[in-house]
Amino acid sequence: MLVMNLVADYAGDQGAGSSVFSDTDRSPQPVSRLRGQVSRVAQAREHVFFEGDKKDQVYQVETGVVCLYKTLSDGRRQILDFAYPGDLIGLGALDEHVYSAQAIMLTRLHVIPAGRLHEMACSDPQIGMQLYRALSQQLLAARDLLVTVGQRNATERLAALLCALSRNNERNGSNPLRIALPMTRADIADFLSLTIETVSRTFTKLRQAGYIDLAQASLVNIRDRQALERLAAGSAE
Amino acid sequence: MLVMNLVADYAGDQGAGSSVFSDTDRSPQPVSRLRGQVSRVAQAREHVFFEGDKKDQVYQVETGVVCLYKTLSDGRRQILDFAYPGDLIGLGALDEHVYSAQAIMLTRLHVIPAGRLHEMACSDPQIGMQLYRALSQQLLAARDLLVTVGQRNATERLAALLCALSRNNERNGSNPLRIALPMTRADIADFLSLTIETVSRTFTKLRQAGYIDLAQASLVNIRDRQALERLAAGSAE
DNA sequence: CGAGTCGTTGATTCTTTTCAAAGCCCGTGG
DNA sequence: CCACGGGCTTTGAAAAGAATCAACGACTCG
Repeated sequence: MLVMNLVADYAGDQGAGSSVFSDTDRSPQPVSRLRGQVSRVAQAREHVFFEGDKKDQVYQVETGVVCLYKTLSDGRRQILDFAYPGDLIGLGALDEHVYSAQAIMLTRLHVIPAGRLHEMACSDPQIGMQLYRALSQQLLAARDLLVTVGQRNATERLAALLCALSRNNERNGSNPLRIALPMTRADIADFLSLTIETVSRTFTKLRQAGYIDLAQASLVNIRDRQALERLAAGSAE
Repeated sequence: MLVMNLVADYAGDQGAGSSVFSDTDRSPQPVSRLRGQVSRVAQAREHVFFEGDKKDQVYQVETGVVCLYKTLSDGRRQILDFAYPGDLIGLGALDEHVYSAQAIMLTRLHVIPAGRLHEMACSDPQIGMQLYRALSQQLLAARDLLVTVGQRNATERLAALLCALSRNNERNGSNPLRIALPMTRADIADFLSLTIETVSRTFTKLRQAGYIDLAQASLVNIRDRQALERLAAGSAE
């Protein structure tokens, strides 16, 4: 799923829409019938599209990770979400992209022509419903992130991110205690609305508290998941 | 529309989904065919539903204003949006409400049975499409608010809110320079992720700068709209 | 008229940002 | 193979913005 269900545990939801990683085969590919044969590869840091671009295609991440973001005129950037394998990018009713999408590592994408998507959605209510579910999932994620950014402090935000990634690993069949961070500190900062320095300091703080372990900057071992979850939930520091 | 397109000017969008106020008659009611005959009245501060409630109905605001919010376990509250006449409340794929909805003034709502909505969406792609558009509009609004809360300072946030309300007035046929604020300072604070005091101080600041005029606490006259828009856009204080 | 809620203002504190510098990792090239 | 360079990360010290604590004022409703 788009990375963030930062708040509640939506573990119980039906894996609707774009929420199932495509590299697990325990669930049907939601939009398999929508995929064109066409694939596209984006290098690390290469853009898939920019805000304002004409929306001719939407994409589904096959492998890799894509970050979705908006910028203010003076350059401030807010990352809206990270799209992992299986996630749909570019959904929405407008004919222009309303955010930019940049691969943060080597990424392979399925390309879905927007026109064809629209046709199929109109003719086949099943498809329409799947898109609706995917969109509603993304809305949920956006609002969860809003709560996190709006109401939680730095420690709680980072804890929430780690918990979300851990949960995604779990769902994905990976080790929930071993979190890979393909994104840089700057990406994390712009996602959680903090600075690079605060993110770094907060990692250090969590490490010193014994909650995590940083093998490398991009590889987190969770040592006390409950503590992280308590932090993320916001019950005292 | 749900109040917030805090960032860009989506003035050019097609008034999709729930975005047209129902008390203007210059546009067709998007979901007119969905409305049950049933109406419901909510008193000021009365809840329409709570997060976690079974979703039997969705609602469309007829008159009044409803605030949608989530809370953390310790009571911190993030308002996700304010729903104005015409807006649909409770859309989404899950069968439980994922946020709480509280009327902030005397409000009349159309009640739409969730089951029937689902049926109609499946049988009639037109309806499905309208719901899709409404949802995508809400996603846009949520992400815009995220950018605002995540990247802007107090002054910019409040300016963005006033600009958004002004734009809505414009679309609605009301005076875009005369902004009614049905919500309290606490509501504004929880919407913009500030404290009551900061909101109040920021109003004062905007007033002293000559950008606005506060006839009453709940009635803003905009005196320099360009200045507000510049602030909201984030081009220097 | 009084109680209570809501809004404003002031003083202080605190978290995070900003500014600055050093360390680390990794790939490149000598 | 190791030195060098550059980007990313970490850490420290100072500054700033918003939160907190506190009190007062205004408006509303019994």
